[in-house]
Amino acid sequence: MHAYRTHTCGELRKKDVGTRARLSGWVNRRRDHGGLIFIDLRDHYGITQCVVEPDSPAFATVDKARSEWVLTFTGHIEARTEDTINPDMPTGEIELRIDEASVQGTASDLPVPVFGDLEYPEETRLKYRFLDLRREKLHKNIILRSKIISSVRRRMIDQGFMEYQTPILTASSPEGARDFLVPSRLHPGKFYALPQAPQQFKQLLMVAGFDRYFQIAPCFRDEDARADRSPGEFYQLDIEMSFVTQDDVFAAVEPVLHGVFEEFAEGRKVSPAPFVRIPYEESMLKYGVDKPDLRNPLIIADVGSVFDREDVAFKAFKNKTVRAVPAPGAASQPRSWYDKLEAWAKTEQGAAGLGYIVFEDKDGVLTGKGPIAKFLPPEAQAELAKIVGLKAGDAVFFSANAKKDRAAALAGQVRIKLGRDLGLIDDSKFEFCWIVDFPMYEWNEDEKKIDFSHNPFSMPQFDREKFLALDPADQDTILGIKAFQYDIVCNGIELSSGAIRNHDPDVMLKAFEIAGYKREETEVKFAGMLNAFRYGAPPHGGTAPGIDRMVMLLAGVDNLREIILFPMNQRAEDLMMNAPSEATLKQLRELHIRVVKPEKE
RNA sequence: GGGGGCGUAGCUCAGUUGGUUAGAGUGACGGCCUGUCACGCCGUAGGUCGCGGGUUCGAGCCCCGUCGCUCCCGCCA
Repeated sequence: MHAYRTHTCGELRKKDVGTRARLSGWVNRRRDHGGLIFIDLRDHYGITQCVVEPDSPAFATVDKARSEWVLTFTGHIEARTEDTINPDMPTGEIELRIDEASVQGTASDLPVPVFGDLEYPEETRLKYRFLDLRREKLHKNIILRSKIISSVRRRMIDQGFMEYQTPILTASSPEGARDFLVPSRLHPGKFYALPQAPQQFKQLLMVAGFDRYFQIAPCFRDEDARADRSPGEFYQLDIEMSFVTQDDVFAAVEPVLHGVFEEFAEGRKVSPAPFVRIPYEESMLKYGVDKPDLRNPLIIADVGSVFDREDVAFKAFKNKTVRAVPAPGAASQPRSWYDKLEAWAKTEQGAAGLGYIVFEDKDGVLTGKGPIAKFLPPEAQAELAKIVGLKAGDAVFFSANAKKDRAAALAGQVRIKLGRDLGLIDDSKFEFCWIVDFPMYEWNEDEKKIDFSHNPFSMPQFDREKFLALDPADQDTILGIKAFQYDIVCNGIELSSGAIRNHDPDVMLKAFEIAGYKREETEVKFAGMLNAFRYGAPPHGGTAPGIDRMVMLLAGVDNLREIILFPMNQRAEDLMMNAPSEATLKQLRELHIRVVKPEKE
């Protein structure tokens, strides 16, 4: 007989009755009836009830066992009597009658109990992560993560992609997030950087002729955390393809994402491929964000024209961008509901206010009520109702601002809040869409200059010769240029960002020049890539869906720590391993590093 | 860097207008219990009320500061 087990704790069934079996696992739960002791023994695969009576030679050992001790039990599998069968357990028809027991490991009092699903403080859970990981929910989430990643790999390989590894110790990337730096021992004063993404490497792979690349790639960015953004490190399904148009990339990625989501949806609906494509500008108008949650049925409308009518005298909205968010059925809400929303808009969104009109049926005529309704004569109210699509019993909220972007953004936040507060979001669905035609550049108000709005490596949607001839002073034209740049969004979460890349060195130099980088500067910063593009570069493009966010969506959790094995806390500390920690003097000396701590005030 | 929320037993939480010895449930430990599966019953231990200062005859409660956790903004090509 094997030293530790003949079966796992999840596999014994009625057909095994009479078998002599050996099980090893943790004490999930102990029930002591004086003479009779039940132990639920748990391993990765399941739980099996084991029972011992005082006449067994194993009784003394079992009697002293406590929660989470690791034990090995040997005995015969017996059928449970009709009235003691537990239909809630896969192994509930049988039990193991213990006649040999040995202790493989004892356990101290538990700071986090494994049995049960009581909430525990995040700090304790992180410090004792190995205990937390034994708990049913987290254990299940991590298994789900593994299965999702396997499925992704299989689907990518089936589509002719190959997985390649790219360096972890590499060069600092000149754009984007803050880098993690690694000091070089051999080169005093010089540093490697951890990759923010394998962006340049995957493009170089295309230049090297590998055609269809993917990698479950670790990415490192030294930026502050959020609930859906790990501090420091995360994983992307990094993808790049040669000789492709935007549509080819979509056609390659859609079946993978759709397939994976269908596979793990467990009854939830997944929007069919091809996914809806929404131009950036349309998304900003209708949803007020570039990552719309399409489960939310509300559509924002531009109603500036209504407030600019000569018969409308509401000065606060004149000559401004005014966006309207419908609130179907909200007429029945009490005044306090509207007051609360306005307070939310002012405090949390920094809005000047949040105007609204409630529409009711008055003798067959749709009539507006509320603080600003009186500024709109019946004709203007009718026009408003028509544009927004309002009926009696609905309300409408207004977001007005001299700056178009600000008006759109507040409307977007109002739309999200109304969708939630009015219970309009069906959480049994996964709604995918592509956001396309992102602007290539944007105006940086602080520095009064033109910036890349997203990925500086994207190909502009502009005639090559005309692009090369652009005068940086021609701001209107430049700010109107779109890029072959696209995002995948699911349920209001940005899953990935991608682009058809700029593989033309002249266009690239020009693109950076427009964003304020001198040609010589670009030549130095992107020497590797520019140089490669001068030796025959294929047109190429790709994208990089976030693995962690995919798993979050499929696991139905709203925090990354529920789907990552050993996460750091919000301050980027690993409480279990004590990272970061100080280096020894010897280590620092070898690295030619001297620590200068910030002065405390 | 900024803003919000939270901080009372290992854990989840209660604690009245500032007033006697700070409670409950759960977990731990001990006892009883031969069919439980959130077993049951009885008992015991367990507290710097995050920390420091202040107001007061008296502070878990009020004030100031500070620390920790968390969520958000900035940031994340």
